[in-house]
Amino acid sequence: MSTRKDYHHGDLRDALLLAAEKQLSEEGPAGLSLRKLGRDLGVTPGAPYRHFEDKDALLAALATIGFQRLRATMLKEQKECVTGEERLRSGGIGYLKFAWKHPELFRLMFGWMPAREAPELHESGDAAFALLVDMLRQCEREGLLRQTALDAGLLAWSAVHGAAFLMIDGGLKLCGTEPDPEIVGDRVHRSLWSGIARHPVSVETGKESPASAPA
Amino acid sequence: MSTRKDYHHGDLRDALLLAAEKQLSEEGPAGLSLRKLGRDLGVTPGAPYRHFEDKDALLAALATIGFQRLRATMLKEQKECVTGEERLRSGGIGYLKFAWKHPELFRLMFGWMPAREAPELHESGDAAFALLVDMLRQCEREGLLRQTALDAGLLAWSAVHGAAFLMIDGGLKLCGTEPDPEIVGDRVHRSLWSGIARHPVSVETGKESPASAPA
DNA sequence: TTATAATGTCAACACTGTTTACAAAAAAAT
DNA sequence: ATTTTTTTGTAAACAGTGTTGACATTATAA
Repeated sequence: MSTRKDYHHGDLRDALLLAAEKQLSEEGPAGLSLRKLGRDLGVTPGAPYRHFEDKDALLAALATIGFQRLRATMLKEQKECVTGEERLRSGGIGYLKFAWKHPELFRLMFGWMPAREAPELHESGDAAFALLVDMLRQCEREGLLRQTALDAGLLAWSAVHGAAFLMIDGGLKLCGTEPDPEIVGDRVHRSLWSGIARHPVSVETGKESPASAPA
Repeated sequence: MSTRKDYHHGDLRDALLLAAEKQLSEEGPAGLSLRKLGRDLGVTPGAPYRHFEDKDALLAALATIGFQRLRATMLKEQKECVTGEERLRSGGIGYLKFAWKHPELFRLMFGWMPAREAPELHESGDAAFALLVDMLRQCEREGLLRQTALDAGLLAWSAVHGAAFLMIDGGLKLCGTEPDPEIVGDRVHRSLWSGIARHPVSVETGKESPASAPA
């Protein structure tokens, strides 16, 4: 939207965010310096402080953008899905695609979320989660779940979130899986959907459900 | 073990690690400064460099200790378990307990693992994962799994790892769950074990398995 | 045109990680 | 026991950082 491309620099705030994201993805969070950002943009060290109260504020803004993009990626991925299960599967793959494409940003989002208050950060984070709950509510409406949407949501989010971290941290090599979002997402979805136990078990009692007891 | 309590300071290396962990847990990774550590221990800024090549090296050592403790916590938690399923459940709860008790250290462990090479870091990390695989192999031997140990391991680790992050980042409030390791672990285990789909589905084909099709 | 607010410069402060040359103490070698 | 060597810590310095305050400049509004 960028309603102001005037003033001294033109649009420093956005330029800072853009450069910051680039620097973050190229050199990690340690190599992200406000002074360096200013230098690259041809501006003095004090200038960024007219747009961000703090270095943390800059990072919080970056994380906020990240959450919005995460949500957008999930939405785009599930654009043509109809079934709740399809949406869940595709949404998860979108989640993994985002983490795989922006690993440092992803880590920033979940490593700083609690530190800074930053209301807009929490809003965008909650919005991303609301999308997941939506997907599961649809599954619930379609009678696909054997538990509540929130119960299933806990496992679904945990699984996809954990898989994302394992992917970007290289932990998947230990599982004998290619770190490809489509492949991992598909595998996680299938296991998640059907459970890992050979004989289905009642969620409430923990006992085998009689319907599928072996011969 | 601490075979050397002599020299100038006594045992600076261990003292540094101890103080670093305290500082990390109290003020987060941003407030962790080598100079401040030295100051607190009554030692000059250059001293730590006799024990750690780098600040990153100090952090890597810290993370290594973290992995060893993580493994120990899981082992302790499943000490009296016999069934593979019980071990899996308790191991997961141990994982969550560790993350809940040392959130900053936990984040450090999985936010720096890939950055620094640090062979000992990878060793300790792999050792922790090997424990999980062990648990699933036992499940496999007992005929409890409907898929390979590695397949199940991917989901199991993802789920517990993700749940840990959600706990320490406050994401669980959105799931309507208390952030208690035992409760979360139990819920995740049950969903994980039995799947979230109402009608069990073949892992290979994705079609409903005939054994439990509804009337 | 003038007043005002927004934006950027400049110079400084306190702090950090890190290196270098040096001193002291402990361990090893004689 | 004395000398040599290695380990450990000190001292002083360098470059770089986040951050602040007083000032200049420019765009916006009156």
